[in-house]
Amino acid sequence: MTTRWLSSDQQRAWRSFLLGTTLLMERLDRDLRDKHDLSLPEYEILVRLSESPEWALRMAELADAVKNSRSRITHTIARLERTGLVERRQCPSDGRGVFAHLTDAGYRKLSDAAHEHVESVRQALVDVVADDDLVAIGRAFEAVADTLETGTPDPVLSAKVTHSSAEAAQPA
Amino acid sequence: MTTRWLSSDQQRAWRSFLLGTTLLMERLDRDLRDKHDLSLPEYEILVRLSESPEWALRMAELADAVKNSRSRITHTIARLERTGLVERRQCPSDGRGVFAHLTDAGYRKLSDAAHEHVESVRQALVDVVADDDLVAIGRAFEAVADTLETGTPDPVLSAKVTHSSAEAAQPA
DNA sequence: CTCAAGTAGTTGAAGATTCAACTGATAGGC
DNA sequence: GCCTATCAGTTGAATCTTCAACTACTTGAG
Repeated sequence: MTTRWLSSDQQRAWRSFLLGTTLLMERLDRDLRDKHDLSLPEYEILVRLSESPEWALRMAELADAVKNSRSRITHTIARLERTGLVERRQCPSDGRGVFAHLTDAGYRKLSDAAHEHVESVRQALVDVVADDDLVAIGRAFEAVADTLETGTPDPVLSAKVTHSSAEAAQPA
Repeated sequence: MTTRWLSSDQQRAWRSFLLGTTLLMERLDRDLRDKHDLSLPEYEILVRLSESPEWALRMAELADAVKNSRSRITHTIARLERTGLVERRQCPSDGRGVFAHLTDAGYRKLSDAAHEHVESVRQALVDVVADDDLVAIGRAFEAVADTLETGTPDPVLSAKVTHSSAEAAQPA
């Protein structure tokens, strides 16, 4: 089949998205690093742990939750353990299992960081974008996530007529 | 001032966005690596070069275009040079300057990769999302990029009434 | 002209991520 | 019970990114 390039509108939207998210993520990461000595990925790990019963999650569950490889989680948790924000605990029921457990210091660090982080998210995204557009973003990326996680688009969400599409357009 | 947490709708949208983009970028990167031995950042560099007059760009311009640090561009171009996709050329008018120049092999590699890459972008995003939502995404991240690049939101784009906002909500 | 300040790019070490190989434990099948 | 396949997590090397110097060149003030 011949390649269906993007229409120039689609192309523009895609490029804006790429640029915007790049800058957005970089900003959030930098703010966290500068003010709290946390990377964005580390922050996300602390969030997941703080939301879990007992402040603990099995390594693999944590890896899944933040979409990291298991190896990466092992390395990152090792770092967070060194700085005292997280503790490793043997799983009693499964000899192979390990829990990552948020410490009090970790919870305090997260609580501190959360204020400024949310403020960053607002300043860079939420307060800059129309309410409807934020809703659209939520809806759209929910569909994207469903598609990529299940292999097929969620049939309920994808009630979209795929009547595409223009020719024209460059390769990127 | 007391922290303005996100409303639960905003929170849900934000989390969907985080998850969706994480999976999306990972997928695009993986597809390029598996099929063309290119990372997404490398692909983006080749795209910029291919769109430039003479297929060449000064190192700093290139760094700006793809939002990489200068150091990172130096390293990445060194790698791309080793694989023969890019050449370095001294700038005649400025003794400090260096051009990164796309080679024929680089152009061929890019042309090959572009087909499947666009297909990936379609399958994972464009074809999965309502047309209006893609438009909203484009508009929204243009505003985000403007805000982050200039320090202030573009006054034209931000014709938004900032009448926020609910209480409630968790820290992330 | 000369010098100080700034710009373009590079360098190498430190830190983070990926990858493939590995250890140790569990779960079935028989 | 035992043996194999699988699962959970770790390890260390290779790769990529960041960070803080550093070199070399250009610019502009005087």
